[in-house]
Amino acid sequence: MNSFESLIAGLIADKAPITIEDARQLLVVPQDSSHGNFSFPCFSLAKLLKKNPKLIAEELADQIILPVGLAKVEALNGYLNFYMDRAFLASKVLLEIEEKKLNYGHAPQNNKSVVIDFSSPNMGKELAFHHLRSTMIGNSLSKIYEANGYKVERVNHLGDWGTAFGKLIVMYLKENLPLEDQELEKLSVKELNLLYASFANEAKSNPEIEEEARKAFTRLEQGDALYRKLWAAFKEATLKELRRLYQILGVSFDHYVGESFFEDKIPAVIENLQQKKLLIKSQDLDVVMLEDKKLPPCLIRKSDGSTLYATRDLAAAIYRKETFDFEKCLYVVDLGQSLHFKQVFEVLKQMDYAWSQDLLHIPFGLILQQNEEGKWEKGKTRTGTASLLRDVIEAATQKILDFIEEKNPNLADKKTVATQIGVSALVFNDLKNKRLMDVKFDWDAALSFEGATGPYVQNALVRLYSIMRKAAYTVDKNDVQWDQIIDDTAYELIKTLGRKEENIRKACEANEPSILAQYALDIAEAAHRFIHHNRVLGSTEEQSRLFLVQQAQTVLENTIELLGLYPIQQM
RNA sequence: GCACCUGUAGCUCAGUUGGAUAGAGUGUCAGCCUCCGAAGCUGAAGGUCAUGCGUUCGAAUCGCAUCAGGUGCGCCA
Repeated sequence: MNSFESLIAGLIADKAPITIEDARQLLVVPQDSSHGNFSFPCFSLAKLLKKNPKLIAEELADQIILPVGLAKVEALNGYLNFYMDRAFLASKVLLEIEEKKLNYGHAPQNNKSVVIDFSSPNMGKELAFHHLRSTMIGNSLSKIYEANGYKVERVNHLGDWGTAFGKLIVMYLKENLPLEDQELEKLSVKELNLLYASFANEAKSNPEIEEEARKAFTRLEQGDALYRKLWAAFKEATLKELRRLYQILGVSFDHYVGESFFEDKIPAVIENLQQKKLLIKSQDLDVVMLEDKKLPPCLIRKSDGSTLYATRDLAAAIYRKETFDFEKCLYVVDLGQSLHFKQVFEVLKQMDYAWSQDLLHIPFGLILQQNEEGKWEKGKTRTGTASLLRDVIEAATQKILDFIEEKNPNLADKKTVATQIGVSALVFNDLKNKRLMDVKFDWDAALSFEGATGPYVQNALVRLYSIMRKAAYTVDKNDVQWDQIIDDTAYELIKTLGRKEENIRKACEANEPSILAQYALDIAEAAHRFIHHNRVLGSTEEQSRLFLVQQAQTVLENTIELLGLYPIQQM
């Protein structure tokens, strides 16, 4: 498709006073497909030639000689519309898919690495529903970057350090819970969640406990043996449940590097800051002033000498650059933390790290749920209105299972399939809109099989698979008659398949999985339409149509995979 | 108060680098299974693109201002 834009730009440049580059810039793909595949607006030429754009378009249409692949050029309302030869396009697109298979539309390896920091939950807490966003946006971006030729380092930057652990330790000891290794191994994240709740409760009547927690963390930082043992047990209990959930979601990481890992790398960072005269005492705190950038100061060290979130992020960024020599480092973290990242990136810049400009915060909006008055609001962990991720997944699975029992009770391995559909529905609901938009979560809409949903996309793939299963053979490309797949629905499907490369590239450039999610919907819709309007098996055009079904299946399957949904074959 | 995000059909959202008559889904209404999965397809109705001014041959898109909703701002992460 790209080569055709250049070709057409060349045709125009040949007959009009405009460079190929400029002509290519002006060339658009019309929204209305009845206006052709490519359209050239003649208005800027009109200004240059001081001539009516309608007239220019008409003259150009007369003069241009069409090369192979183009069927028609037409002047309309000052636009020059180019129509491709349908059979030509069909052969060009489908043969390339047949050759490249699932890698169709991918870019070659580029020997550049990208670090993607995503999911990164806090230890000691259960995953809430909203953690799905970072996890699945990051997961999809990882796959998208790989498809664009990058080496991706998936990093789970666990929140395993900080005052929160002081709170847990204080509460654990206060409640006289067992300290033997055997007992600690049995700890579950559920119990830790309860400790947080009792801490918050206690803090209401006894605010000094907050100070105790801070002291406990300082003691942990200083290496107290008992505190370290408890900390390790808390972390392990959380990781156990975390791994279980990632397994269900189909997510994996290359590195689990918690904040605690950077503990011994922090003194060097602080020394560095001092050397560069960036560290300043302010109200007993060590900070870096950023007022010239109109940012509040970045807090580096608390009054008791212990470290903060930003300090550890500085150390982590430096470590990642040294270890991975990344081209880019993405932080898939909610929008609410954009100030924090601005500060951290700016401090690194002031430390003279030129690569600080390669650090990118990839923000996303909140998950909102509707309250009794119908107002959209954020679930709050503290008040317990936030749903736990495991509960949401379980409820989704059950709902899908009920549906399968009703519609397709003989399906094999129903429970597994229901989980895969349920998870995919939740994930698709998270990815289908632009990252920055808040997700207004509606159970019925998300799990519906109709409309812009995961199941709708999966169902299109299932139908394609079903036809191929029944055909029970693979079409040889030499048996395809291209002019048998040029009706409107086939042509729309082929054009859609041909846009895969462009969509993968755009999704990568914008760090925006929703571009690919919308594309998956386009393919699914075109596929549903095609197989509804064209009988495949038993028709005189069977081989040609089946070849299209094969290639559509390949493209849809890979697109689904890049989003992190399950490409199921039966449902 | 300051900073950031959002505002497009009743609801949830797309809208490419500024291009032609602003598009989907959902809901409402009306149709299509002797036929590869109806978990699907086809049609109708539904719009002051928050508002105003500006730039341009041309603005939902770019600039400025205003309004509305949301989020964040020193010892949490």
